[in-house]
Order: sequence, then structure tokens, then C-alpha cells
Amino acid sequence: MMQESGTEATSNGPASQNRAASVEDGARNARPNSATSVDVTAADLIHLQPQQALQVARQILLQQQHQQQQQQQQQQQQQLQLQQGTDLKSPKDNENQPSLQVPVSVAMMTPQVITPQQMQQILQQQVLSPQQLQVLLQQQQALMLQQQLQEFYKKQQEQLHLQLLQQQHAGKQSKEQQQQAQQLAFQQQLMQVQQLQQQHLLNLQRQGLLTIQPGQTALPLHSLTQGINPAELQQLWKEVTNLKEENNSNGRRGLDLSSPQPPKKPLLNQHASTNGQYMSHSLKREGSTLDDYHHSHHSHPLYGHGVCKWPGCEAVFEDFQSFLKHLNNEHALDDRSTAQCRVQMQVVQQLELQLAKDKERLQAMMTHLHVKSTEPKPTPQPLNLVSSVTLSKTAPPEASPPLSLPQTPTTPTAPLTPLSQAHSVITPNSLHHSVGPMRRRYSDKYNMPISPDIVQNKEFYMNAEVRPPFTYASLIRQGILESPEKQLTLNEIYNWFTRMFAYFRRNAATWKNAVRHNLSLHKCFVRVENVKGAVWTVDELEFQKRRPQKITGSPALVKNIQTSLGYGPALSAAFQASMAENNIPLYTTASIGSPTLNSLANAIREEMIGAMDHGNSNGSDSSPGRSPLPAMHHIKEEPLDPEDHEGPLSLVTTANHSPDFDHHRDYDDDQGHDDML
DNA sequence: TCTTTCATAAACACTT
DNA sequence: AAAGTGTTTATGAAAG
Repeated sequence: MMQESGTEATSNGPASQNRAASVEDGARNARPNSATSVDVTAADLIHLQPQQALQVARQILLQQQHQQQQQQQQQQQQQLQLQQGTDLKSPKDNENQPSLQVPVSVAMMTPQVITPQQMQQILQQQVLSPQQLQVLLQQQQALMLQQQLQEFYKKQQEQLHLQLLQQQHAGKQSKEQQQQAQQLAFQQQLMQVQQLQQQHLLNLQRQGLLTIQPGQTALPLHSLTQGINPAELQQLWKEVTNLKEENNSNGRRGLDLSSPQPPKKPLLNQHASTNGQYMSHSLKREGSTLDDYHHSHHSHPLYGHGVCKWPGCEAVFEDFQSFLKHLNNEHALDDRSTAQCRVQMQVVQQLELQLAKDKERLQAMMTHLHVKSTEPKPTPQPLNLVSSVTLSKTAPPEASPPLSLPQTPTTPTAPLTPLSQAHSVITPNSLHHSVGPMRRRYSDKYNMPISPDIVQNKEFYMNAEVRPPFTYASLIRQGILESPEKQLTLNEIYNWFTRMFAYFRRNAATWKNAVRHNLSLHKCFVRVENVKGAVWTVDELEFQKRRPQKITGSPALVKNIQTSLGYGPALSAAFQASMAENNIPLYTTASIGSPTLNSLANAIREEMIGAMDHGNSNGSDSSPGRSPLPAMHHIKEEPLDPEDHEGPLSLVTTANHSPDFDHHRDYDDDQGHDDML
């Protein structure tokens, strides 16, 4: 029935463009994050001299570092380096970030530790060279350590006072006893501090998972970080530093080591401890030094089975001590280590972001459903793999077989979720085979422009030749709604299709015909004469009319989902699994994003949706057919005009987009995609 | 089984 | 005249 051969020829033009455009979400991701920033604009940053910032920070630190002579030495050296070298990194990243603050200024004002934000900014802008960063980090750490210690002491004193008072009250203890008590308390506190430091160290070390060869720090980093924004980095920093700040501010008695959050807290001391150089003498005295700690605990993250786990190291050690020595000698604070840490931070950040996005999406979906839908039906069914984990409770999806994603050979990671996004309710039916024609319609009653995070799915479809599970009508609508003016010319619609879906980069004649057919056939698409020709708009009323399916579902279902599901465990589990799976892919395919993750997330969504569908069977109109997909939600993002901008760009990017690209290229390509996946 | 919805193909008209 | 744009008809599949 379908002769594709002919079509391909005709279709060429558009396809190519798309592919170029296809990728890239990285850029977008960056934008959003910028939120953290504060007042200063990128321009301001640019004006500032990186060195200034460093110096300021350094000075502050120095003032407080009297006690740490060893550190000073290092710092001095570093300082020299900094001063001499003008940094390498230009603030190019600023472009993406709307507003930034200048850390320097802040730092100057407050003679204290640089705030997390400031640090973040610095990181973000990459104004500083790795060396500079190192210095900064060191300084900060030292500072924080000091602060912590001071706080400790204060606390301790306070406690002692209290004790004394109490004792006096009792009137039985002698001064000596009191002193002893004090000493004890002090010691305890010290130990706590040490432990904290250890934790910090551990965390830090843990972060250095990626291996980077000394000489190539810059490149690798770059590659790794492609998909990561500075903003993300900032966040990471923030998180790390925040903890610490909390400790400081709270001054809670002793930074309790007990708290199970080791990773986040103190970054600072980690270095110190690891390197051993920073350790304050006082601490050491105690006897319980890091080493001891390690010995007793054996839990050094960088040491396992007698092997140094530092990225790329793998040195073997008979005992922990030698390992520590090695750690301090070989993995001391230097450019490489710093770079590795940075990379790891970015990686972590990226993962966290991903998780956050999906959580957000889920939240939005649930919220949306909750509001709109009303009867969800809880049908408990087995979900797919993911589901089992995640949704288990609630959602009863439709169950498809074990989720597996798509079994499609071609697309390993099939997104199951295409629909997810749509805030509009999704109506997915089953999605099991993504590829096939499944038609699911979403009931979008509301035409909201899609949800935000569809991005992920978007990426998936942009790169995988998987047919989106939405109908042409839905897709067209989506494309139109995504445009700034909510109207597109036919050609723009074509471009949108090719840009957003790898699948439509082939057989152009076929799907273009379908698009035209749909535009003409459905009343919801209104043709408007325009200056440059005619544009197509969407008549939402009509659109909704056609598919009345709303989720009639049971609110209950939704509710259940919300509550029980709450994505907590489920998501995390899924993510973990996915992460484990993709390790590599994740990093390697920056542009693509992590399919697995997406797929997982998608799967989850799907399930939810599926469940709903089932539950609401009534609502949706699912119809038969095979459709390309129902809603397009996912696409949304910023794409707007295919032609004009493509926001994203991919590496390949197309920048081009002349209106005509159709002519030139086509997409034939299968190949391109194959590669990706 | 009938109906609906959608995909696909294709003919045809009109415009650029 | 060719290509693009729109419209319309036909056919088949899937699903309710």
C-alpha cells in the first residue's frame, strides 16, 4: 500500500532541516536555571576581572588563615598562579544566563566566606581557571573549617558554661572536675568536627568519579559538560555549600555527624582532610584524626577492596594508611583533581536536574489531572517494570507488559511517554509499542501549550525515529500552538514536524499529504489568509469538540496517584535503575539526553496515563487508528517557529532554515538517527 | 456488526 | 510548466 519510494524523493527538502534542528535541548536547559542568579547581569560579570574576584576571596581567606600555615603556602602558590595567568575562561557562558551576580562585589563586602551563590556564579561563568577555582575552593574550605571550628568552640564554651552552672548549682563538683568535663566536652566536639571533615572529604572524593587525564582536563570537561549548564553547576555548589552554611549558622551543637547527610554538607574540609594538609593542628592533636577515622570505619568511598577508587587510578594498597598517603600525594588538590570534581559535580547536577524536572512534570501532571479529571479510576493493575516500582500503588495502568520500553529495536529508549506531558490529559492507551500506530488521543481540552518538560520526550522524538503516538491533528495543533503567534504556514508546519520528530524526516510525501489532509479535513484547523500567504490556526473549540474525551476518570484515581504515587520512591527507583543503566550513554550523548532516563520517566508516565485511560475509558476517545500521536504536548518548548529560530540547536544544527529547506534536503536519512540511538 | 476515528493514497483544483 | 497548497474522495485498520 504505501509506496514509499516515490515519496522519499519528494520529501527531501524538509527532512534535512529538521534533523539539524533536532537536537539540542541543552541550550534550553541552561536558560531556565539561570533563575538562581541574582542581580548582576552577565555584562557586569564580564566587566569584572576574574582575578579580582579571586583576590578578594583570597584575601578574606588569608585573614582567617593564620592558623593554617600549610595552607597558606599552597595558597600563595596558587595565588601567584592566578595573578599571573589571566584566566582562561571567558564568560561566554553568560550568554545563556540572564542575570548573574558578581561574586566579587559581594565577597568584598563581607569578609567571610564567599556565599554559595557567589561561588556558583564564579563556577558558572567559568571566569576562573581551574587553578583559580581550586584556590577558591581551598580557601573556602579552609574558611568554612575555621568557622565551623569557631562555632564549635563557641558552642562548646556555651555548653561548658551551662554545665558549670548546673554543676555549681549542684555544688558538688570541684573546679577540676569541671575542667575535666570541659575537656571531655571539647574533645567530643573536636571529634565531631573531625568526623565532619572526614565526611566532607569523603564526599568530595566521591565526586571525583570521572577520570580525566591530567593534560586534557579542559577538553574532557568540556565534552562532559556540554549538556550541563553553569547554572546547574551553581546549584550543585549551592547545595554543597548550603549545607555548610547551615551548620555554621545554626551552630548546632556540633555538626552532628550523625546526621545522615554527609554528602552534602561540607565540602570544604574534605579537601583538607583528604590531603591532610589542611587539617588543623588542633584537630590532629586529638588523636582521632582522619586516618583513625578511616581505619575504624573503613568506609572511605575512594578506597575499596584494597584499590584506590579515584577515577582512573586503581592503585592497589595493602592497608588503608598507605592508601591515604597515596590519596594525599597523588590526588591532592590540583588542577586535575579539581577538574574531576567539577566534572562530577556537573554530572551529579545534571542527574539531579533531570530528576527534578521529572518530578516537576509529574507534579504538574498530577495536579492537572486532579483538577480536571474527576474520576480516575483506580484500577490496580500491574504496571510495567517501572511501574511496579513506582506506581505500584496507585496506578493501575494498563499494563502493558513489562514496560519495556519499546521494544522497538530501533529505538532503544522509546519514550513511552509521549503523552505525558500533555497536561491535558493524556489519553494514552496503551502504549506499548510505541512505534506502531497507536492512536491515543489526548484529550486536550485545554489547549494549553503543552507542558514544559516535555522536553525530554521531545528530545527523544527528535532523535529517535519513533512514531509519536499522537494523531496528525494533535501534532499539527501542537505545532501551531507552539508558535508565537499561534499560527503557522503549511511549510512551517512541515518544518515543525521534521524538526521535532525524527520520524517525520522520512517519507515526507506521505506525512505531508496527511498533514494537508488533516488541515483540510478537520474543522479545528482554520486557514487564515495572510500577507505572505495563508496560515493555519487552531480553533480550540472545534478541536475539543471532536474529542470529547475528557478524562472522566475518576478523581479517585488521580488522587490515588497523587498521594500514593507521589513520585517519591517510584521515581527515584526508576531513576536509579535508569542511571545505572545509562551511565555511559548519559554522559556521552549530551545532546540527546539520556534516553534511558527519559524512557523510564516516560514509562512511568505512560503507566499513569494508561491507568487513567483505562480507568476512564469513557473519557477518551480513543480511537482507533494509528496515529501519529495525539498530542503533542511534548514538543513544546520553545520551538516555535521552525523556521525562524530553532531554538535548539544541535550540534549539527541547522541553522539554516531557510524556508526552503525542503528542497534541499530530505531526509532520508535513516542513518542519522540510527547513529544517535 | 456498525460506527467512528484516523492513516494513507491519490485525484484534482488553484496559486505562485 | 513545475511545485506547492488545499480540497476531496476512497480505502483500510483499529477500537468502541
